[in-house]
Amino acid sequence: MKSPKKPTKKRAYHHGDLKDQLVAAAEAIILERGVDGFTLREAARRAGVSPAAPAHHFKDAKGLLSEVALRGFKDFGDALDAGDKRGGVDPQARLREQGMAYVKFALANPARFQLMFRAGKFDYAYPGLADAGMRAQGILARAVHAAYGIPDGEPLTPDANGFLLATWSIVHGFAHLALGGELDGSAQGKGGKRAIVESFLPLTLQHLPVPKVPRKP
Amino acid sequence: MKSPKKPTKKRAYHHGDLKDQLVAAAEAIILERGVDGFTLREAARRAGVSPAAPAHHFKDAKGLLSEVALRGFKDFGDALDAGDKRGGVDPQARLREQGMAYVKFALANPARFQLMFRAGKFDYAYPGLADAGMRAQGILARAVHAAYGIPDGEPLTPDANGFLLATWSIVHGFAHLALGGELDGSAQGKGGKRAIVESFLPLTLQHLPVPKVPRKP
DNA sequence: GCAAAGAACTTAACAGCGTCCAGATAAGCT
DNA sequence: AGCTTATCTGGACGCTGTTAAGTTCTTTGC
Repeated sequence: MKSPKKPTKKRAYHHGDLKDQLVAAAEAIILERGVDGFTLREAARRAGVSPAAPAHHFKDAKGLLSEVALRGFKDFGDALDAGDKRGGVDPQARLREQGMAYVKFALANPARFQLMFRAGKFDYAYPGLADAGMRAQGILARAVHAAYGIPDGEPLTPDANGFLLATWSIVHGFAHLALGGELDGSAQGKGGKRAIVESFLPLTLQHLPVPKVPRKP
Repeated sequence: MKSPKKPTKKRAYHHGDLKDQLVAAAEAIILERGVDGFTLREAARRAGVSPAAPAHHFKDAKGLLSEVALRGFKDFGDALDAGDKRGGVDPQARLREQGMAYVKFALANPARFQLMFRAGKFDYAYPGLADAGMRAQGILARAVHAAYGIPDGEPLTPDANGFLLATWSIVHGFAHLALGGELDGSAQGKGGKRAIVESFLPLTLQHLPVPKVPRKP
């Protein structure tokens, strides 16, 4: 559907690779001015093109942001996967490492993360986006399945579902509070932003929920 | 066109109570179109005044939203307080009830809640806002102090602080995920929105962290 | 009792935004 | 070569927040 002609010299069009440059510009703008500070015209300006040029690569402003979110979700999934593997065979360790990876990704990629969880700023129907989002969610779900000794295909028990939600909520909430600056007050005088991830985060994850059911129901 | 208003004791100026009507309009708009869908002009339009009229009551658009957030934080604090009292003398029960109140408020007041935790949409320096925000935070902190047997004035131990953050994160994260529609997938076929608060929430709060220190030495 | 003061509001304007449209330009295809 | 198609420009439209200057009405001072 794109250009299956000659991938050898793909850049030599008119401008080069405007699409990628627009994505890069968008991420930079969000980083500097926040998600709400993003404007399509500014992205075009930074790429050196007219305000109408992006329309040839993205349906509209939401389209560009959708592409940014998509790439974010892919990397996010990779980070969670890496954390999961780091946890080895112990479900508890897998969950802990995933939690660390979850929050660390959020703090290391504030622009993307804030966009990714801002429904309305992008189209969930953008090609590939729903898949990437569900993949990330599935990584956590699989670890919960393992923790409760439930085969991957089967549905979770109510309690296991509550456990999943609690775990998800705690890491998501922590990331959200940290990015929102809600924790800055407590972190003041204790090392600031660094203290949040190095001190507060481990201390918080120590209180991650524990599965209420041994491996055998 | 001139609607008969009830000025009661206050003077019925030109329009009446434009300030309150602007606040009401703002809340309605946020409810209908989301926080990002709010525009100052639309609020003025609904109040039946020109786009420049709000400037006489609020410094700018952020000023109006600050007033909305302020009223939200006040009610939020009241809700948390009520939950705390509902918990009686048992710190665990107090925390559980506060958690329920926290999420229920968010789901019952989605417009306000989403605004309240959207730094950048309002001025934190708006008169009374910081106080109202800290009051709400303090309610949770006091229950944690009680759970760990630490006098109210003294600082929390590192573990107690982690416990506070974990508790806050879990309810905040749940509210955020629920409002973002992130839970709709799982809730489908199980009762939708109602299932979230009636089924998922209690199940999740069952996994609230437990203080790692016995209350009395 | 009446004019001065000032609060509440309007009208008009400005710059910036997203998006649509008609044209220009350059690259690839036959 | 000619033709087609992708890419980008320039201008326009209606929307936004905010400011400046002018108008209408309420309150206050004398």
